[in-house]
Amino acid sequence: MNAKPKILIVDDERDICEILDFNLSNEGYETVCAASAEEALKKLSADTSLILLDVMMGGMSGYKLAETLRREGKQTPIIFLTAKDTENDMLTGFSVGGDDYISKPFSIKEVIARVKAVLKRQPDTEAKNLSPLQFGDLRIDLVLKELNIGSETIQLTKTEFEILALLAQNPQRIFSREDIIDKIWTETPYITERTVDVHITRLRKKLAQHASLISNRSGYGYRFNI
Amino acid sequence: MNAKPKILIVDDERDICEILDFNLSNEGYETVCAASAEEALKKLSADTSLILLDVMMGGMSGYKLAETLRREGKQTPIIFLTAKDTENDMLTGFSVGGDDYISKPFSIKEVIARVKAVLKRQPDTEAKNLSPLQFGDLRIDLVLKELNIGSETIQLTKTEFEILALLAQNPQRIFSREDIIDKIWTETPYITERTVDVHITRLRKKLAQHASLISNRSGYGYRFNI
DNA sequence: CGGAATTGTTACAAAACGGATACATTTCTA
DNA sequence: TAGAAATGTATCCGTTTTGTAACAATTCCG
Repeated sequence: MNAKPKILIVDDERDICEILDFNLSNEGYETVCAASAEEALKKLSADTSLILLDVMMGGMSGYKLAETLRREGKQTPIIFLTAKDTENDMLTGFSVGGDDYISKPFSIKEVIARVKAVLKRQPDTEAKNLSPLQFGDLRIDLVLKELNIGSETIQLTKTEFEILALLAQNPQRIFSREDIIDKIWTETPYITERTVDVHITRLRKKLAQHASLISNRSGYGYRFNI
Repeated sequence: MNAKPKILIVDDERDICEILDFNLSNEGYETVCAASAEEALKKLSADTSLILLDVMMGGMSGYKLAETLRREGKQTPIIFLTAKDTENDMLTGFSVGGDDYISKPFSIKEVIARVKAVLKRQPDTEAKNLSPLQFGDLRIDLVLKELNIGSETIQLTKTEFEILALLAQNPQRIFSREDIIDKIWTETPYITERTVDVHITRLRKKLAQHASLISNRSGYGYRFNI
């Protein structure tokens, strides 16, 4: 249950990655390395506890990656790494929102200290909004990823469940296909909008008598009606 | 639920946009970026709570944009960003109705603090954007995209709803057909002005007993009367 | 008042939209 | 590894929405 915190190290300088990897592993953390923001996106998982993120990288910058993650609602803490000479006034006030900021060259001791500090102030993200959603005899369990109608358990695929969860957690609110794609296909952004329709169709079929819970506003998108 | 104030960031330096975008998103604001005054005009919407506006830009300057907006009656608060730090500039900024003024280079903390301050002294904005517009027994929910008369939900098409929303958010103000086309048909450049008339007719029909809320000033355009 | 300009209304064809299905591809699983 | 499940796209098809033209009604303004 209480496994080692997983730290994702993102830096395009392989030496830096290796040094951090070695030292943090040595401290008892589980580590994953990525040489680019793109790779980091792929390697980031739900159980990642912290990201050590180089700001200056070829391809997508560290900021851009961080922005992408926050946009997707990912709250994983981030410690930014930046070369001292590129740091400027505009960046100094950055440490907002629980994140941190370390200038290169840094000492390993410093990094470890900051990592510990960030992880310590990270509250349990569990058990917040995890009670099942209930709409009549329809129950959506966000923890078990299970949909029940009455006493029957409906078998939903991952995509179907996530779309349903997204809509049902915000009843009445209209989600455009783009909204849905952004939220569900976080790692595979190039998805045709009509694909959403297909999943909605499949979802409705499985929702059977409750199919009308998911309705469409022409030109706007889909929504979940209480 | 989605109480995020929307901030429009206007700067032709991509780095600045990116940094502001990221940090303000991180603070929980919804952000929209524009690389020019012209783009900003397009991206400005009724639910924009605040504009961060660079003064020095290619094309239309920030001041010019601000003037344009104020002349149109837009009261959206503006924080000017400028590299120049002279009293003259500061005066100009305020004279066109800007709410605050930040000199580059600025710290992110400072920007966030000013943004919060401006939004705080603008308590209406949040409620106005989120809570439905109410006129007697007529209710326009801009989030749910729903029109209610009494307890009845009126089915409006997207175009009808957007026209109604535009007019109702600015009661008494007259919108020319061109104004309306510019705001509603942002993607489709060439639309006959008479098309607006037809949508107004359809809207009035659905508004039924409230049809007279939308009136016409011959030669000028349409408006929403409280 | 009377002609001209402007606006309101209706009808209709074109376009857009959404639901469903078929199918190829990828992923999972036994 | 073979079969099953899941996924993404293309496409068909009925429905809704949209844009325009034509004509009626109203307003403007001398």
